Amino acid sequence: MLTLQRKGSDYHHGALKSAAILAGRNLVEGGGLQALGIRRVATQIGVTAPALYRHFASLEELLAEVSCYIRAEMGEFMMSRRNQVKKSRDIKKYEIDKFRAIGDAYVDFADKHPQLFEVAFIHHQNQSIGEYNELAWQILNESLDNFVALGMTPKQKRETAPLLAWSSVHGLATLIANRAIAPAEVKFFRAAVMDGVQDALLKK
Amino acid sequence: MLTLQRKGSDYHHGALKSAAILAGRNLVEGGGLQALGIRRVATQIGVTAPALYRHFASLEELLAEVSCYIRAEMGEFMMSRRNQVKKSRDIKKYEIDKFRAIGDAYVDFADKHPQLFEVAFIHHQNQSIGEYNELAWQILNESLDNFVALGMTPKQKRETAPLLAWSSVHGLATLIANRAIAPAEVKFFRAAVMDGVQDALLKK
DNA sequence: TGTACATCAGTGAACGCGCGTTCACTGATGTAC
DNA sequence: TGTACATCAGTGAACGCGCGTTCACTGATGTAC
Repeated sequence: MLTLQRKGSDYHHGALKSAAILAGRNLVEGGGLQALGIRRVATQIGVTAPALYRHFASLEELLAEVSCYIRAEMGEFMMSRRNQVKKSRDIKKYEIDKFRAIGDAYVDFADKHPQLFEVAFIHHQNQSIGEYNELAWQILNESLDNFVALGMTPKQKRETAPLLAWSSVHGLATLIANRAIAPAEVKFFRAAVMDGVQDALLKK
Repeated sequence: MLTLQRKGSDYHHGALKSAAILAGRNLVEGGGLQALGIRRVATQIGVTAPALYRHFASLEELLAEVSCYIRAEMGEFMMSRRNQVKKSRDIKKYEIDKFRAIGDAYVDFADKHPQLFEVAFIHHQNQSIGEYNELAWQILNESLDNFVALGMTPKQKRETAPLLAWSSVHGLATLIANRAIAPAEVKFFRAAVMDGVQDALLKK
């Protein structure tokens, strides 16, 4: 692989910070939380370690930024998947398809990038998911608003619905990311959970 | 705190291995995965580090044993909680109470020992949950068998039911362990998920 | 029951490693005149 | 437009640390006669 070796000076007043966060993300993708380090990131972007201290107070702060970056990436992935759903004449079907697309994207992300998924959810410091994973939370709630508006989900479920949905899909995604499901069973497992959630939200 | 400082020789042909696993568990409880180490465990049980290599090939192997120990602990906690449920004249109510006790125990464990919970679920190496977390899986399935036997859960749901239940409760537990839910909302969140799961299993 | 001996679970010293972080510095950048 | 200068983002060397693991060893344990 060809690596473009930039001189450190290239970063003068440049994009070192965002380059560092991206490099951190890539290290995590390859080797998990363990692989993230000040020195490793510095090496990766062709800079000496102390240079990073101009932009991050500590390793912990770098980690927080990397984690945040991954959450944004995940949210955008979910949005893009939802936006690819084909419109249907049946508007209820369309809403369900979009809801499923969101959930599937969440699980796919965890499956394809288990290490990113893991790091995305550390260090909440007691922020609720809504604040912490803003984009994904918002996308889910748009779906649920539409369900209620179309009379597909009873109003009295509106408050609990996102909690059940999030827990179920998050649990599924976590188990898949941890390889806690034998490969042959994954498909069935996913269908069981997604169908179950959908039923629970729509019924009665 | 009074620490009983044993001489290393006390362990000759003794219980060093189980003492090490227990010490490992306690280190994890206090400081998470990071806190687990050959040297730290050795110090904790009053032995030099190389002594541990008589019992574990590597740090990784120690971790695997600690993780397994925690899973057993968790399963036993669930069982004991279930067994404390008061018998009711209404046998269906009794079964539901036991099912809730299991789920609540799972979540309580994650809430009270977030670091243990985290370590319990690493390194699956593609074993399915059933094999990996044998005891807990078995307990859940006993409940579901009873539901079906009493006609509370339709037979055709028997296969998917544990998957949905496990995902939902595992997701809830994970979020709580990660402090991803604001403290004030935890109670409502838990009720929403547990009620939702119960409904999903029993309905229709 | 007492002694000689084999076993092997421990010790203590040492290894090389990579880490986060600090410090005084240098030299590129952007600005004021 | 050209020069002098302040700023500050980088460098390079060094720090102390704790880690997993190895090695030759020692001395307690349990066994055979």
